[in-house]
Amino acid sequence: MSKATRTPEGAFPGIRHDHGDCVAEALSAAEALCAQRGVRLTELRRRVFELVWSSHAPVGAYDLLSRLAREREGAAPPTVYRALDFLKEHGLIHRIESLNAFVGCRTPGQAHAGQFLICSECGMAAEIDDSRVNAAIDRRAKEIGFAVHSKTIEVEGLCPPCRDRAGEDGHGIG
Amino acid sequence: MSKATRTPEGAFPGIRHDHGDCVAEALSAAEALCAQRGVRLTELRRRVFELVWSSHAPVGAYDLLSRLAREREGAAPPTVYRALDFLKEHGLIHRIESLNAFVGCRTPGQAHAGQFLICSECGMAAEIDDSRVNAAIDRRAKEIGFAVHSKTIEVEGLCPPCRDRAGEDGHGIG
DNA sequence: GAATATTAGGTTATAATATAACATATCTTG
DNA sequence: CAAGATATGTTATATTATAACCTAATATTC
Repeated sequence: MSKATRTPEGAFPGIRHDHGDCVAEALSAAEALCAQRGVRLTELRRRVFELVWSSHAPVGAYDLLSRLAREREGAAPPTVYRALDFLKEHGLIHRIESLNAFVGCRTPGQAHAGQFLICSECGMAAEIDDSRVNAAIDRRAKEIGFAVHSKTIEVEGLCPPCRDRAGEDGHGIG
Repeated sequence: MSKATRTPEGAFPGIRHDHGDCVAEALSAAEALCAQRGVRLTELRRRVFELVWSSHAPVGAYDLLSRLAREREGAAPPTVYRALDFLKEHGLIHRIESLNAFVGCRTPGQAHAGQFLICSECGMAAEIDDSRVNAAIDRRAKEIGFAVHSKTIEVEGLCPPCRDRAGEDGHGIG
């Protein structure tokens, strides 16, 4: 199994996965990307990136701000939003439109749309990048004559563990 | 070609289409649906629905509010949001997450996700409902074991006329 | 048809998200 | 180091959305 493409089973990292590895991997990828592009992953941007990566659940800008404010006196909304803008611009994070929240990108540097499965129970988001989905949209757009710039694909539902848990509940006394 | 599924060419109604027909059709479909479900399409809800349908471009809640306020003294945010909630709940309108705006639904009453092509130039949105796109997402979700509840699919780009216009610009002096 | 419950809407306040505008600091480059 | 470019600090405000509580209209039951 290649390292580049994770298995579908890995879409939602288990509750016991070593998240430190996720963060470390993301950070080093981000550093490499910024170095390559000649842009600066400043301390602030790096810190905001780490905070976004603090879990696989998308996190709101003001959540980030309140955490940032603990360590950085005078942090204000623009502090966070500017860092987020930078990270987004360079494909290091994605914005989840349906949640007004941000999540780390699993495949930074690649041109990609960002397709997400988002669990409404536990909040976890899994980034998928399904070529069939992309192809189906592109095909349809082409039929219509629409020139695609970017795609927002956010699927809400239950991740495997939460789905199973919900199923158990349904089996009870009722 | 059946009447139920419009042609791809009709996805973006031309600038010269009879929009009164769109609104009239939408209204009568909404009335039928509400009657069938035994819910009330009150004067306020009906009016908000008409305002949402005032064009094929998604419209923000506060835009709706300012228009509503012209004819309804004391209209406030909840006035609009409650009507929008009702309309959304019954599948009469869709929320465009990437724009924080609302647009009339082309196929009310049917269970459907709502897939949109949105022109960043003119603002028009075309609702598509591509079964391949749906199938591709469902397939992928199934592989992962994710239980899909709802999908947000919003594709940003240029509608045919705006794409052509942009192309012309590109041919100039440069 | 009066009593009651339910649903819809009015009204005020405030929460949550995001950006504008301008000042200061830091980094880069000649 | 000087000059320009980039990044951040700071204050204010815009935009989007909801909470909470009250009144009015409609539906239901007796």
